[in-house]
Amino acid sequence: MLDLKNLETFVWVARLNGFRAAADRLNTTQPAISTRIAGLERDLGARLFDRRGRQIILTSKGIELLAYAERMLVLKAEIVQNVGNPASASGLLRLGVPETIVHTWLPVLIERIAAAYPELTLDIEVDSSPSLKAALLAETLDVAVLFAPVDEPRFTTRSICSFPLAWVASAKLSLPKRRQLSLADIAGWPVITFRRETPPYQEIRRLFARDGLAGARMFGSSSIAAMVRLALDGVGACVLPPVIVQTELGDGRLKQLNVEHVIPAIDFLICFRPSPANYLAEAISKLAAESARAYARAPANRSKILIPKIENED
Amino acid sequence: MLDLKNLETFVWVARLNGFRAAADRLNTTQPAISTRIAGLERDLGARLFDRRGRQIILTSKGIELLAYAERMLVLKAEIVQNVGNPASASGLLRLGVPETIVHTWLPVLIERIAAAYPELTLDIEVDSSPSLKAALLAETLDVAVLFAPVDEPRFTTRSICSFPLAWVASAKLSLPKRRQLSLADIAGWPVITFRRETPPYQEIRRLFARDGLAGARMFGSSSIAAMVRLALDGVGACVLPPVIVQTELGDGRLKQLNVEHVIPAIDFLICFRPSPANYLAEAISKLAAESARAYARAPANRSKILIPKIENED
DNA sequence: AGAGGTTACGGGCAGCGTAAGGATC
DNA sequence: GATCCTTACGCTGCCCGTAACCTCT
Repeated sequence: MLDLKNLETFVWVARLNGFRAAADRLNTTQPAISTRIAGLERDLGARLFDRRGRQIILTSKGIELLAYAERMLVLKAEIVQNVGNPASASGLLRLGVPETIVHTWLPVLIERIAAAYPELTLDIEVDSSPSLKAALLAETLDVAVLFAPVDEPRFTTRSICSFPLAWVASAKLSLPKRRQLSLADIAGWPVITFRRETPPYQEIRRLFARDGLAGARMFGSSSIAAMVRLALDGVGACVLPPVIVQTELGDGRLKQLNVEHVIPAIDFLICFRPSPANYLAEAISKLAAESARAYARAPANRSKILIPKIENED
Repeated sequence: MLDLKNLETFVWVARLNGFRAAADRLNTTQPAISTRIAGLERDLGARLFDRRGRQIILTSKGIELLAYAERMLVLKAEIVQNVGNPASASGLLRLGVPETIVHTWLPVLIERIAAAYPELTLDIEVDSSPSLKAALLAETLDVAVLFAPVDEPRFTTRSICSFPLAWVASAKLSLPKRRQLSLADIAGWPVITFRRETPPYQEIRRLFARDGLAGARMFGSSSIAAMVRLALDGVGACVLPPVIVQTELGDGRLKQLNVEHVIPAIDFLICFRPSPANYLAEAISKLAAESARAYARAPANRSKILIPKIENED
C-alpha cells in the first residue's frame, strides 16, 4: 500500500540505516517495519533496499523514492501546520534535556505543551549534554536542551535560559567563619558539581589549578539528585544553581557560601533541526524559553518534584 | 487519519461537489466517504465543507487543503510513474467509448491494457459521444473516444483512427441494378445510420436536401447492433464503417452499394485531461491508437464479438 | 553468539457496508 | 417526497505484536 505511513516508515529506515532503529523511532516493532517496506516494494514492483547481512543500502530506486517521500512528508507537515488546528497537532516529539532542567522548569514546559498540544505525545530523554547532542545528530531526538551548541550548520541553536551558580554546603560542614571564603578554605573538602565535561567543572578545576590547589578533590556527578544527597550528607561543597535546592536552603539544611570566585552561570541552549517536517520543534523551543522565564520569575514549589526524585534515584 | 486515501477522497468530493458522487467515483459507499471526511476534519480540527442542505461548499480551510491535497496526489502519481514498475500501476481508469469502437478495436485495446497493466481496473462506459464529453467534463471519465474534440483548452485531443463509411444493404432490398446508384435511387428506402447529432447523419441529410430529396426518411440509431439488424432485415440502406459488418458482407447477407456520393470517413478522437495524476491516460491513448492501427491491418474475427451482441440487445 | 531481517500466526481494531435517521429543497 | 449527508451497528480484513527462524559478522 503506497500510503503516507509506509512512506514515512521508508524515510526513517533510510535515515537511520536500519529496520530496527526505525521501529524504535516509530514506536512499533521491527516486523511491522518489515511488513511496511515489503508492502511498498510489492506495490512499486521494485526492491528499495539491498539487504546485505547486517547492513542495508538503498537501491537506485530507493534513492529516487527517498527524494519523493521526503517531499511528501514535508507536504504533510505543511498541511498540518497551515490547515490543521495547531491544538490538534498529534504525533510524537522527542525531547532531550539534561537533568538540571528536569529539576527546574521541565514540569512547567510539560504542562504548557500538554495545554497547547493535547494530542501530542512527548518522549523525554534525560541524559548528559554530549549524549543528547549525539542523539540529535543521529536523529533520534527532535529537540534537545544542551550546554554547548551543535556545530553543524543545519541545526538551529537558541539561548534559552541561564542559571547562576552558587556554592552551597551543609551546615554540618566545618568551614572558616569568615565573611568571604577563599578557594583554599574550601579545598579541604571535595567540590561536588556537574560531570567532568561540563563548563562549571572545567572552570572550577581551572581556578584551583591557578591558585596552586591542584590536589583538590572534585566529585563530578551526572545526577543532580546525587549532588544534593552528597551535599546534604556533608561530603563537600557543592556548585550548582541555587534555585534547585531552594527548599534545602529555605529550611537550613543547606546554606549558601560566599566564595571569592564566582563561577560563571551555565547557559542552556535549545537545539533542533529546522524543517517543515519538524515544525513543532520551533514551537516547542519557544514554549521552553517561556517556561524558563516563568520559572525564573516564580520558581515553583519544587518539593513535589525534587524530593521524590531523590528518594527514587540511586 | 491524515493519509493519502482520505486526501484523495477529499479531492474527489471537492471536484464532484458531493459525497455521493465521490462514493461512486471511488467505488465505495457514501457513508464510507462521510467517515473519511469526518476523519480528516477531526484530525485537522477544522471543518472542510459547509453542509448546506442539498449542497456542500468548501470552507476556507477546505480551499487551502484542496491545493495541498492535489499537490500530494500529483506527487503520488509521480512516484508511481517514476519509481514504480509501470506494470504494477494499479487503480481504476474510466474509459468512455462510442459503440462503434466496441465493435471494432476495443477488444484489442482491452487485451493490450490487460497485458501492459495487469493490476489496473478498467471501467468502460459505452455511450454517445456527447454524453461521453459531458462525463469527461464532469470528471467522471478519465479518457474518452469521441467524434468531436472537447473545446476546453485543458483537455488534450488526439486523432486516433478514421473509419471510412460505406453504403450497405441487404440483398433482399430491391434496388436498381445499375453500376452506380444515385441518391434518388436510394431515397425510396430509409437511410439507417448513426444518431442525429453525428457528422454522417448530418452529411447525408445535407446531401438529400441539396438534391431536393427532403422527404427521404432517416433512421438514426445510437446502437450499431440495431443498425445492422435493420439492414439485415431489409428495412433500408445503411451507412456505416464496412469493417463492422465484414462477416455479413463476407457471407453475402449484406452487400456494399456503389453510390455516387461518398460519405466522409468518421474520425475518432481520444480526449483526456493531461495531469500527472492522470498520467495513465496518456499511455492508454497511445495503446488505443496502436490498437486501432492493428485492427485496421487485420480486423479480428468479429463474429464472436458482434453476433452475440445482436442476440442480446434490444 | 548476537544482532538484524524474515516468516508464521493469533488477536484487536479500524473501516466498510447495510440500514435507519434527520435535514433541506 | 426526494435527495443527500449522518449515525448506528455488525462484520470483515488488515495490520500489529509475539515468537520462532534464518543469515550474516
